[in-house]
Amino acid sequence: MESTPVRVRFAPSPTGHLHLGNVRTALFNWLFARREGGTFILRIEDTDAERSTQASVDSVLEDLRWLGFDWDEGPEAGGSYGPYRQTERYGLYSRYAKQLLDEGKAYRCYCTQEELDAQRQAARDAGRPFIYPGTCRFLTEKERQEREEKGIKPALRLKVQPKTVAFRDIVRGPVSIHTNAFGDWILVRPDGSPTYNFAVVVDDSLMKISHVIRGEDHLSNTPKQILLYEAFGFPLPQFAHLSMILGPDGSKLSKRHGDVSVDAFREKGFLPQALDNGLALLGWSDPDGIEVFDLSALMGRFGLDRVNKAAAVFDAAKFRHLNREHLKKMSEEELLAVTRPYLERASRLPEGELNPEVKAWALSLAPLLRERMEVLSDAVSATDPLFVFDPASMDDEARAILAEPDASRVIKAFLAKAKQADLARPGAYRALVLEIKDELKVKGKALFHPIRVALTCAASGPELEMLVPMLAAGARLSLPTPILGPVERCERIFST
RNA sequence: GUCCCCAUCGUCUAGCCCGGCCUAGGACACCUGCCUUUCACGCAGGCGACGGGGGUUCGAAUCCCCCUGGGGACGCCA
Repeated sequence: MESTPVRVRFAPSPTGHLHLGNVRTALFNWLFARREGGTFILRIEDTDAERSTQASVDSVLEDLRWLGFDWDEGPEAGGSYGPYRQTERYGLYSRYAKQLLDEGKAYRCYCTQEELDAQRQAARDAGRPFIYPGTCRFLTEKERQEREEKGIKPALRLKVQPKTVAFRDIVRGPVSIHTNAFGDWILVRPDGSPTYNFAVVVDDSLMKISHVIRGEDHLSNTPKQILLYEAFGFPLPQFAHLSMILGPDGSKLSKRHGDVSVDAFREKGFLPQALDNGLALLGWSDPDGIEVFDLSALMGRFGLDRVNKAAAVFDAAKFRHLNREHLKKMSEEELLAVTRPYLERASRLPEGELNPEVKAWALSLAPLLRERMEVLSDAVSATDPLFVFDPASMDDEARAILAEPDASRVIKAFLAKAKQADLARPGAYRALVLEIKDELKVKGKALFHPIRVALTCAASGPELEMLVPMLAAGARLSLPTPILGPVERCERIFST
């Protein structure tokens, strides 16, 4: 429409870790800002003194950065509409509160929380919705004075006229709600702190927010806020309410569905680009049906016009699949970099700078990893065939293979030749097996199965032509968990 | 309970705004087959949906109404 510059904001409350629902909101805001060449603002809504912590602020910033979102204005970025923490904006709120009071658009309410709780309970028992009856709205000056003298600290309420508030939501279309669904709501608490709906409007207006993109759980707050915009004479932003992300049981995604914090997903080994990708697909779809994107590709295609109205159920399997897709696109170096923390923790790679031999060997693990990982933590099980060798825990299938008629002949022959050869050399293993085939006249399963079991204690696993060189080369390295070479493995099998 | 929002395969969705091209397309998951010394990967197939009822129309997944179902909000939380 007009040429108002696009300014959007993500406004988390720092009361814990960022969770997937919030992240989706952050993502859509960020994508929209970047796509439109607008400004992305981060604002910390820390008015809940009880639950807000600095540690949480830090983790939120860290999570956002990890996910690839940068903010143009906000904590650590500055900007000319600050401060960007609500607790630092209290002066602003009281100024605007006073304005409403002076203009007669708001009034002091002396009802105590206990009184209101009782009324709320009574209404509930009667099966009626509780709406503040406006008790204090028509207090005479004398009555007011009495309460002041009793030392009752008043809250500030907005005078709300009965009417229908209608607006057009970018994703939902026309929405209308009657004001008697909420009545005269509280702007400022007796202790002088602003309520959410009040602070949001003041902040969004002062920060010149053009599009308010947030979760659908805020849809019913919107009319309250619109009334305030009107009371102040502030221009209305455009609203876009994103549908909820649901858990498998169909209710709003929350801790009840397990740990859904970004943190937990990072820990499990999800890549930020996969998380961004999956979240984008929860409610948005590409016009050409493309499903695998990194952040910048997403940015090039995103639009609010293709956001779905229906709620979406979070499906971890789809996220794992996307993670795999992103893993497949990584170079050996990148793969090593992202899996290293997991391999180090499992004592499979040394910490710190890797010497050239170890580094080269670690890079050679890439094909093995790429083929057997969905999430980064799978790097450990993917490298089990290299690091774990335990004849005692062999399963029945493997034992049966060793009991085959030709098994020990084959292994014996393999062992003899392996001692003479350098199995770390590409092709050496293959040549060696071919020789055995000719000499012993054993082929196929009778040939390969015993060798596999002797080398890995398992009936199935990675291709031996790929595995054996890794084993042989790895055995020469000094690793936190030493690798047993092919020869040693065969010898162990015989000694058990 | 009241108000608001929503409703296509098990899940994410395309299609819906501008009815016919839809015997409803894709992806994930699942199943089968192929590839392979095995597993995994990969490849090829398969299973599988317009919640119900009324309209409107020559024609409805698409438009309207009702019902049902689901979700959200009803806080001096954000």
